[in-house]
Amino acid sequence: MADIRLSLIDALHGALQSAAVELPPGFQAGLERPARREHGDWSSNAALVLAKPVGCNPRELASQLVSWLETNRPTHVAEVTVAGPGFVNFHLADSWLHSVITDAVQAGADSYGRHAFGNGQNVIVEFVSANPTGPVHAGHGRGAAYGDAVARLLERCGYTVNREFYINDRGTQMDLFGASLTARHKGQPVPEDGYSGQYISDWVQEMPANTDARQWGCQRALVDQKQVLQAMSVSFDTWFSEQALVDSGAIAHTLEALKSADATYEAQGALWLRSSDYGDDKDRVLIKADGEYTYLLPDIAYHCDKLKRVGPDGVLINVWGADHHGYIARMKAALAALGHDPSRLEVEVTQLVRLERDGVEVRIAKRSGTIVELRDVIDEVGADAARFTYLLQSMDTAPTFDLAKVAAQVMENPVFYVQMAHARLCSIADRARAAGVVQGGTHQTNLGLLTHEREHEMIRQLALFGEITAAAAQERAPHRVTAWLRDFAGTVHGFYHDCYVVGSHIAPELTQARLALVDAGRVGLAAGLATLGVSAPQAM
RNA sequence: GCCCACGUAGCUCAGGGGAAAGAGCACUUGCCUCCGGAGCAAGGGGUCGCAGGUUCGAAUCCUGCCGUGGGCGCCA
Repeated sequence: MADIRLSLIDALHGALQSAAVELPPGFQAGLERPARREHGDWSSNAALVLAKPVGCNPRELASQLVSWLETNRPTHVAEVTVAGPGFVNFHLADSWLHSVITDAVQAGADSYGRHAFGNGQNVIVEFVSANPTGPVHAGHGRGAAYGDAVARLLERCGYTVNREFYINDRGTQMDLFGASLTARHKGQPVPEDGYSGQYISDWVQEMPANTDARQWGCQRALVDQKQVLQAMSVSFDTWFSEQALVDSGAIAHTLEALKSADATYEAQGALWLRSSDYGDDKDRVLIKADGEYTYLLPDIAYHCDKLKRVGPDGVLINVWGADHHGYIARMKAALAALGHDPSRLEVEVTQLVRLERDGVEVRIAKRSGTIVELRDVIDEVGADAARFTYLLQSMDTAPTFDLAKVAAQVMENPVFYVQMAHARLCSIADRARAAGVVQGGTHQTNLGLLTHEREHEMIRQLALFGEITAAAAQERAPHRVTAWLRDFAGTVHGFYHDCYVVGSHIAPELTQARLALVDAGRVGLAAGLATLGVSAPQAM
């Protein structure tokens, strides 16, 4: 699929050369989409940017560029104009619109919007990593939807992705969890700071009498977590056990490496990491005075292990909640102290979801009784709506979901609007088949019959998809796809409303052309939904 | 006090150096002989938190302030 932008940029550079403009070092002609239709399909600010260094009037320079471009038009360019303070605007011909349809139909939903720039680079995306001390809650759902969508986007852009879940199956929290199960099993009150949720009482009923409560509880929690995540179509390639890492001797190994890098010291009976030498606010304890590891030490060993597994050219992406933000500096400091390039660890921080029920905040407290389980959210609104809703907005915003409203507003959820657009296009194709229409290939179809403004809008919107997937992957921002889907679904509904495809009053050639557009639209919607992990139903 | 994110329409949010500020919901008003009305169209509604600065150009970048959320453990 030829990228129209590349040919336009080439043409711009050609025009600049012919105008004998000396380009500042590193100059790249900028190309953007104008907000207004009359400003064409693509617009360049090159004349505005260069006017000052070159020392000439921006409009004059733009005129020079335009006159060259008008006599040397790249493929699909119908007209080049000067506008405003000195923009160079490209207006594309209908032939370009037709190529958009052909590209989409030929690619199909699996391949459409794919890119190769990932170049097979290894990426480990670690997300959720909820403690195995209970069910995943509604807050984890956002990280689950986000991490999986980022992974899907990276895959679509040519990266080799591994989804990983880190299991904190040892340490203080696990001891407390085990003690809580044991106490509840004997009908005793749970220890102070123990776990007291309803699920503890429920699980204890299944627990055999003479078993290691800690270990049994961990397995019980993992089974529960996997099941719920699976219900949301989130699955992991690797479930990485902290206990297994500790058992392998990796901690001692990491400790030795830190010591020989002179990155540790002893004070007040504890062993400290000189993290402040590597950009952290203060030094951090690795081994407490009582001899126990802090959370940090195994986690450093874990990240070293991940770096080894991802290979020298690979990168790590961690999805952390905002409550772990303060942790980034010390982890990067530790990696730097060990001689790793800290930029190989990328931490995506997601702001925390706030939950309300009828306007009253519900705290998601780990050990208190008021847990809103992810399972309940999925049961209430369905996996598709849950995922789409979690990905509706940027991870930098802290959304408030009112559970009562989420349940009540299912029909208003944008996911249905988007899925409905897909189902409608499918129903048109079904209807055509039922009416005995035999669809020809796009190359034998006269796409020039697509002259309705609705049709053109839909094609232009579809043409953005490739840029959207690339940007969404690079910015780790799946909500860009969500936003595009809503916009595109809007143009599809408009087309559906105004442009009948099958019927006695529609010329057979027009039916053919519109069916091609219908196919292209289905590809775009299905591909977009696929990158979010949301289904594209044929009928609703 | 320090660190991070956010503050855009009544509400939920896109946009994140370019030309006249965008969507959904809500509200008002039209549109079903016709591919699914879970739809389409039109309308009202904005000092883009405040104040400076950088720039040919700022909602967008920088600084300060105000407000909101999160963090600042020998918890994880």
